[in-house]
Amino acid sequence: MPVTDVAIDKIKDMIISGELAPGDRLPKEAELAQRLGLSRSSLREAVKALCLIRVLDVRQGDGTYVTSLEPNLLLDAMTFVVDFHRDDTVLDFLAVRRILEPAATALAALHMSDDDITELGQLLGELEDSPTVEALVANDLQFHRKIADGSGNPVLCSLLDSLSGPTARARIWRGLTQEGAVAKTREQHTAIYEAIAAREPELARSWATVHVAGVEQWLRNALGTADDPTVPDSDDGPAAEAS
Amino acid sequence: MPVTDVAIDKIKDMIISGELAPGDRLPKEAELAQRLGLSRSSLREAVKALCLIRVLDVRQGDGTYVTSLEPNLLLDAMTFVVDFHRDDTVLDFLAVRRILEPAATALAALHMSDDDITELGQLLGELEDSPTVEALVANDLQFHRKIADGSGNPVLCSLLDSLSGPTARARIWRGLTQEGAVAKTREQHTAIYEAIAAREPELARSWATVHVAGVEQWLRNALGTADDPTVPDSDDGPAAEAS
DNA sequence: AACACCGAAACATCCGAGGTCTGTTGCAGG
DNA sequence: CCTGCAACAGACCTCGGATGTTTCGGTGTT
Repeated sequence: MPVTDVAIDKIKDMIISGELAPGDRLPKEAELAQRLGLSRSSLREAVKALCLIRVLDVRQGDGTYVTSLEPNLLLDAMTFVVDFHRDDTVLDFLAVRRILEPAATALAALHMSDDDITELGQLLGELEDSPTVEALVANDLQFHRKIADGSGNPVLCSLLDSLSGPTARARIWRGLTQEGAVAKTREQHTAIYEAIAAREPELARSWATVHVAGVEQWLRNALGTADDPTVPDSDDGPAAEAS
Repeated sequence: MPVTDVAIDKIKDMIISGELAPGDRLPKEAELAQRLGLSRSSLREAVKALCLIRVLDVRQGDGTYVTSLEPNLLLDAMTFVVDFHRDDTVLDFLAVRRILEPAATALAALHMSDDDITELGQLLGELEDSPTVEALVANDLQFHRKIADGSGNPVLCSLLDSLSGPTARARIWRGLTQEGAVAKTREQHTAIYEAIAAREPELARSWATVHVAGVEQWLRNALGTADDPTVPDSDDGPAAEAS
């Protein structure tokens, strides 16, 4: 195994073992390099890699620090990974989102504070009557982010955030090509908001399912892969509990 | 922004734009460095970082290649990230898994091939009557991996795989400290298998929910955080569909 | 045809010399 | 005594070259 990879594991172990706690500062390059038994160049490669996944944070002129290691920060790096996937796998991501989003929405209906629900409502009102597609999608992202945050589970929130990225592009496309999409999105958002405000988790879950499924259905047709009859059936299963 | 970070983005763009396709070979270090306008050292840092997240694959003596970029490969890198989280956030990961696992199990009941179901059954039989805790957990991981794979969604499968890592440790701990855990796990696995074999998605979903919830409940108690009455209530919501 | 050897190509690692940024220290002025 | 500016030291940033290792493919022998 290359020495750089060894160094990555060593640093990882130092953090996991507790020798380096979140926020701690690493020894200076030269010192750490000697301690791990490699050159500064190789060590820098290791540090750079750990930087990309937000484990380390280097500040020029100051030093290298361990980040907070909070789930939202680390899962956030997943967005970078998701960016590499294109149309052919977007449906798979969307399918996962369709599982998580309703669950998050239901949890939000139970856990969200009254203040946060008020802010959620304001978000809906901020949108103009005839918004641009870009504004609508941006508002949509904020809306769902606030709900995910309201679930009280940071891991769930970050995961949904990462999954929303690739579908955002699809939605913009949808907004540009499908007539009633804008109005329908607004209606569904309002319904989700009202269900959360009424503290009705199952109703909120159902509306969220309908909402995501709408995007999924449209994308499936748009991609011309709507020839699998078993998938819609299976996906209606979770929604059935809404009754 | 450091030149290395710029290089990372440049390479990323080259891949996303299609200039570099999966499996393609990158120009040699010196050449690419000149083209991106930086030194080999800095370029190597960028390449190393992209290697960590499995976007690039460097083979000494041969060249640097773009990986297949398949979801399972890229999401697999998330395991590395998840490793950094400890007890305090394991419950959050488990909560997400509790959402995904039942959904994946239901999908598996619909999509899994008969051959795969047969293999799933064999997996259950491979276990000795009184297995070690380690063997049981290893078998458990294989069991759930096969089900996740049977869902037909590679993203879902990889995600569950990554989430299973940290809970595996917890389960070993559980097996060592809780008496009936081993027997209970076997019963639930058998029930899940039978539900899948019978092509009963809702039944499979419910058993999966019960299964994961068992681990969650135990862990919550073990960590001494079982003092939040709202959480169990909310979590029973999705499980209610079992009736 | 199969095998062993050899050389070119490409990455791995290291080194040392500037460059740039940041936080701190010390001095002068109010 | 407090404030503001300037110089300094520490730490990371970037570079380019030299040397070691590994792999691939061509060549010659058996």
